[in-house]
Amino acid sequence: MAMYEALRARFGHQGWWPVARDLEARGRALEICVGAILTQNTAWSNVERALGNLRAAGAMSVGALAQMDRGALSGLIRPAGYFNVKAKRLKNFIAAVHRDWGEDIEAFLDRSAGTLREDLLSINGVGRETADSIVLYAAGKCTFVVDAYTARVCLRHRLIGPEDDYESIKDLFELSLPADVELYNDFHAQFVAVGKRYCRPRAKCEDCPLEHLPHDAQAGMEDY
DNA sequence: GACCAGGCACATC
DNA sequence: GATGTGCATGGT
Repeated sequence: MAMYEALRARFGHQGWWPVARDLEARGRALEICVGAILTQNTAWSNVERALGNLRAAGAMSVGALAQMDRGALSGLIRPAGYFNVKAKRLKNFIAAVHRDWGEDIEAFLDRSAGTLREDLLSINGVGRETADSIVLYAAGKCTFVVDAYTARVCLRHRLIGPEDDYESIKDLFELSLPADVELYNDFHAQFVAVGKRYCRPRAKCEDCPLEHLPHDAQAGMEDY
């Protein structure tokens, strides 16, 4: 918690995707799922262009996406990069939802975090980070999202070692934090904020808000 | 022009 | 099981 508070004090509340129980998010659950897939290894500004194209084309619904052919879809999401693979991944995701839940994305999401996560991970193109992002940000269920920033910041500050994998980093946080959706939501956003500003690949951290933690500017210079 | 961005699946050893 | 590779646009 001390780590979170240090980050929060520096960056303030980040206001990422609202948790699903908030009213505003109800109509945006699908958009959050689509965004989670489109943002794979991609800057968010590019994802926003693609989301804008989908909205403008009236394609931001399970039915429309299920019906659209893959070529048309990849054209719309072109700005997000990897558009051919992401079109396949989106179609896989939509097909999995549509097959069992029809248009009802809320029903698809409204299951236990564990069940939903397993279901998501069985979809080709949805890996652990994407699944966790959907569980946390679209479904509003408690699961800690680990991304490249999280791993890099933790490695630099010796909270993990180079041998730690996704699940062990996730466990580190889930075992030491209260299970709170809003906390997990903002903590992940804080990692992105500090990672972008102070912890870039092959660059030394300076004036880092985590100075109270051990810090090795060289750690992870190659791997993260 | 090089590097980076909120990964993932698949081939190969 | 570990390691390497393809996928691609747009900002700095």
